[in-house]
Amino acid sequence: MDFKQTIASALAQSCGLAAGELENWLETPPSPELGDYAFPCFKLAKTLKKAPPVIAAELAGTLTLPEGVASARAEGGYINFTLDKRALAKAVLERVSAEGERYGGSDLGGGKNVCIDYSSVNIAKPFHIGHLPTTVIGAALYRIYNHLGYHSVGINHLGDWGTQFGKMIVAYKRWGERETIERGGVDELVKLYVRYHQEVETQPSLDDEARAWFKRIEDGDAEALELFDWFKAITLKEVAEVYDILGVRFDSYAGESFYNDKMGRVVDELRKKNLLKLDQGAQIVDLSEYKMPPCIILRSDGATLYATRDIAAALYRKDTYDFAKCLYVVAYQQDLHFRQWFKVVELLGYPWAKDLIHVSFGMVSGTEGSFSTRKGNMVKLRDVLSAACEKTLAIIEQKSPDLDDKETVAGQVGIGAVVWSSLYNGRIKDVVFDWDAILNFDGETGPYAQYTHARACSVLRKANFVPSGAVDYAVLDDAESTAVIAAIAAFPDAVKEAMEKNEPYLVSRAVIAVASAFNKFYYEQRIMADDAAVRTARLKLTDATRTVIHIGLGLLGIAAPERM
RNA sequence: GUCUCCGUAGCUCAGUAGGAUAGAGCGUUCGCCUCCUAAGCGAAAGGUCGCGCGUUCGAAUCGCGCCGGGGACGCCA
Repeated sequence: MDFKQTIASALAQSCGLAAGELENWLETPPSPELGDYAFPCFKLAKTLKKAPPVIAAELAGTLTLPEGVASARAEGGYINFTLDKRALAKAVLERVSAEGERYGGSDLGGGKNVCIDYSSVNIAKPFHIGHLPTTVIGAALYRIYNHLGYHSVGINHLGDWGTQFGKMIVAYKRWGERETIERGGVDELVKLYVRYHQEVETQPSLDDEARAWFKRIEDGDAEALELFDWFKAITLKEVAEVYDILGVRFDSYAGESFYNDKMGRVVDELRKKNLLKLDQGAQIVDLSEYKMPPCIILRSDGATLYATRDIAAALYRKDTYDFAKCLYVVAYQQDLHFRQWFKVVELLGYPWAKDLIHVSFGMVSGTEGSFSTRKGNMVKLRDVLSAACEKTLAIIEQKSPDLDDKETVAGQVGIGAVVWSSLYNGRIKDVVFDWDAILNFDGETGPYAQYTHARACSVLRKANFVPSGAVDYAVLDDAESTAVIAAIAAFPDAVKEAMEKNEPYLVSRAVIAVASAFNKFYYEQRIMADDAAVRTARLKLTDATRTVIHIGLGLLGIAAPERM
């Protein structure tokens, strides 16, 4: 039952405005004592030519209260609606029971595809802490869209093209050993890359060699391709291990090299539509009309660029997936780049240009400034994850020495903490990497949510709870129970808003709201009460809490252990 | 220089397409485990919402201008 809707239609009957509009005006009062919903009458003051408090009083007087609404009181310029606690508890908890793991979801998406371009690792480069946001934000959106009835298509747009692979081959042939690399993996490739950049200082001719080798890759030369594919395989193997730990999956690994033969179309279409312009030897699309620098499509030597490739990829994805939206989870540094080529797609006449969305996020830096592969000061994601697991294991040894399978739980909680760190604030915030912050398990953190979940599970286990039978919802009328119910009731809207804004943190905050309310409830009210009716109802509430936290953490990509 | 994002408590951040006395967490100080997991709960202290003008019945939220910071600005991705 949607109380907001029923209140809106009751209001509509009294004042003659459209219920849909009124529903948007309804808000949540700042404190629960005021009520569950508030209708501000200020907006009506002008048309009705009366003071807001007068309007509120009149409306409240003439209103016929819908079922489930206990009272409508005029206070200040507001009408405050208080729901019948029993009706609310029943509606919310029975909905959670009925929907189970689907709670907070819907068929809103109607099975339409949503492409999500995220993580997008670079071949022969380390997978470092800077890749965490795109990876976990993208993976969370992937699940959130699926929960809302879309079909997510996860795309890892590999950085597997460019002259750096020519450099890699040169470095490998001069100083590399196959066996060392097979053993040491990406770290060894990076060493070669760093060495190349040292040596090229004194031997500029290396760059010519590198260009030649890259040309051989482009031309499909067997030896060049073998090495190129080998570098790729080594990188992907390592990256796959991290994805496995994080529970992240992709439906496509079509990266930059995949589009190599698909860029002619971009140039052809641009030319056909007269959008290309020769400028300083390069082919560009002039965007001065839109207050942007030109988008370069072809270099003066005829080679394609980043933008060309992105446009080719967008065309391909539209053809292949017919997406309703195509998200690019990429740091805000590339803001202009996306605005430019989105505009070019629009100028090409494709109406779906509006469905291309840059989901930008802040950058990760170290306390000493930005990370750099060449400087070698970056923090590897694997190291962060293992440190988190180690710390968690130590805590478990101390707090729950009798726990079975400590290693597994330590992994779940440690990784949960790391993943959480990228999902609990708005995306746009910059992050200064800090070991203490990322390994914090107190307060509003992943482990806090996990702990609350485990706590709820523990009670249910001890009570041998079975989710059936009659429940007297009227006994859930204390402030703490009411607050938990309100938080659970708010969860579905949070998931939907998280999708609309592409902001997973809205789910994180909703989970915290449930967890925090439950912990207060847990402390103040004894769930295993002597009175059977009270006990049954509180267990029902505990079960709903468990379910919602489980769903929320699941959407974020965080495991919810039953004990910890 | 131009464009863009950001500026809320000591720190890190919320603040719902302007609304009722600005909220959390961390940190600090002080309380709470003979009872369901103390990775928890409670209390105290802490804010000219960067500054100014404007729009409005009402502005942290919208507009303009400053100040401070991040980022980007043709042949890298």
